[in-house]
Amino acid sequence: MHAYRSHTCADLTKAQVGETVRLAGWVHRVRDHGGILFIDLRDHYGITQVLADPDSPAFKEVEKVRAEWCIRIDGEVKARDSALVNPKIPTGEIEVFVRKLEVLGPAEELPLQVFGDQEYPEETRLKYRFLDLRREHLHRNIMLRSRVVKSMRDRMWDAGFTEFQTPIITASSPEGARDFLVPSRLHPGKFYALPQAPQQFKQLIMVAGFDRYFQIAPCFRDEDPRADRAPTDFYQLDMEMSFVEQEDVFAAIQPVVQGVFEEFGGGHKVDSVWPRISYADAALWYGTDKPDLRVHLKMQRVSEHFAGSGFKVFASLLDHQGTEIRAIPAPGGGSRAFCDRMNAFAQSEGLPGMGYIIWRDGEGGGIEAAGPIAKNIGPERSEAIRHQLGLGKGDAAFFLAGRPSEFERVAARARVEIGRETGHFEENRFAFAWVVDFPMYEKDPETGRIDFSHNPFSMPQGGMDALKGDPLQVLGYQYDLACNGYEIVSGAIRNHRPDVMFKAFELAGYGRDEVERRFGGMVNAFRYGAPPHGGCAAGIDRIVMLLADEANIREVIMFPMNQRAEDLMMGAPSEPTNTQLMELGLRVLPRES
RNA sequence: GCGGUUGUAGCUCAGUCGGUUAGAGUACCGGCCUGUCACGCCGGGGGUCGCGGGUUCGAGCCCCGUCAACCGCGCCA
Repeated sequence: MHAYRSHTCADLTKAQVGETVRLAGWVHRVRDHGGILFIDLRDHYGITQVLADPDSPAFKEVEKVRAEWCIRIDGEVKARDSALVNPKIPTGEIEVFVRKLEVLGPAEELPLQVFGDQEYPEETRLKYRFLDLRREHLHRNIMLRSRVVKSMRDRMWDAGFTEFQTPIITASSPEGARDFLVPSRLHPGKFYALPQAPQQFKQLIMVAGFDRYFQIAPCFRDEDPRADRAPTDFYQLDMEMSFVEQEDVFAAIQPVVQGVFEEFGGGHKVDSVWPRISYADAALWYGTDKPDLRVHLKMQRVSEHFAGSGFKVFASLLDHQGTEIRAIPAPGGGSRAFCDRMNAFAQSEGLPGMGYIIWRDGEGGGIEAAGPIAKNIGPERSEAIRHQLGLGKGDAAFFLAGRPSEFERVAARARVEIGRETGHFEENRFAFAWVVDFPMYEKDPETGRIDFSHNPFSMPQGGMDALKGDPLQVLGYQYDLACNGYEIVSGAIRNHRPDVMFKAFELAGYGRDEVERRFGGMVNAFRYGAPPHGGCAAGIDRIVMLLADEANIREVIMFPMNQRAEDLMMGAPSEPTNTQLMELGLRVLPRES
């Protein structure tokens, strides 16, 4: 017989009754009745009840085992009486009478219990991740992730893409986030960087003629984390294609993403028509470039109704350049308590407030606009607003005023909150949209400098000609896929023309020399017959997060960092030894305090 | 870097208006129990109330500072 097991803890059924079997696993639960003792034995596959009584030669040893000891037992499969069957587990019709016990790994008192669904502080869970991973919830999430990755890989191969690995230790690409640097021993004083994405490599793969590439790629960024953003490293389904336009990339990636959501989405509705929304419209309607389209409400501009009105706060605001008034309609939100709650929400997010109008029964059966704003602007303007927003009795509208860049973030969250609370929200749906036509450049409001707003490697719409006009009007062939309020795919048609690229960088204030120095490898390659190409990358962690219905990305990562980018289990980061520093020619400066 | 929330037994939490020896569940140790599947019953050990200072006759509770964790902002092409 095998040294550790003849079956897994999910294998045994009535068919094996009478057989002598060997099982190995963890002690999930002990129920000691004195004269008879039950253990739920658990492994990756399932749970089997094993038992012993004084007739067993192993009884005295079995009495000593505790939760989460790793053990091996030999015993006899017995059928349970019909009254004793446990319908909750697949092996519930049988049990194993223990005749021999070997303790493979005893356990000390546990910092967190594997049994049950007690919640534990994240610090404990991260330090003892190996225990947390034994628990059903995380175990299931990680298995889901594994299957999602396999499904993506299969779908990409089936679509004619081939998988290549690109370097992990490489050159810094200072255009994006902060790099993780790796000191070079052979070249003291010089550093490698970990790639923020395989961006330049995948473009070089296209220049090299491989046509359709993909990779399940780790990406490294030294930025502060968020609930939906892991610090240090995360995984993307990275892909690139030659001889394509934007719609070709969409047509290639949609079946993969949609297919994965259909396969693992737990029966939730998965949109099959993905609208294209311009960046400008997304900002106007939703206040964000990753809208949650499960909420149908759209913001609208209502500035004209306030210009010259009696509501001086808004009217005078409009005198300043770049300001406007937006309204979020709230059908069915016409209660004072609700409106005050939403206003308090806006204030808690740092805005002065979010004014509102409520429409209710008026005298003589008409509709009357209520609230301080309605009083100040008068019934005609209120009525015009109501018409524009298509609202009626029992409805409300919320108003945000100022520079859009300053209120849109809060407006976006308020829109979702209002939609949820008023029932204009579809639960159990994955709602997708391509956000397209991102501006290539933006102006820093403080310095007035023009810089890239997103990916500098994107092809500007209109090519070289477009770059000769106003930079702020130039749009890029660049796109994000939004799903339920998360950005899950991002990509672009690349700029494969060195002349156009130099011009594009010039507009952002980067000279030819600097471009050569920073991106010389790629630019040089474009001089030797670069094909038009484009692609995208899908965030695997976020996709699994959505599929597992988790709000925190750490719930779908096997060994995540904490909020301060520390690995509490492995003790990273840690101090190097003096020998290591010597070899690298480095000295650590004391921290200023 | 900034803001919010939290911090009491190994773990999850309660702790009233500032008032006697800081409690419960669970885990752990001991005893009893032959059909449980969150087994049950009895007993026991276990506390720097995050840390430091202050107010007070008296602080887990009030005040100041500080540390840590999480969430958000900045940041993230």
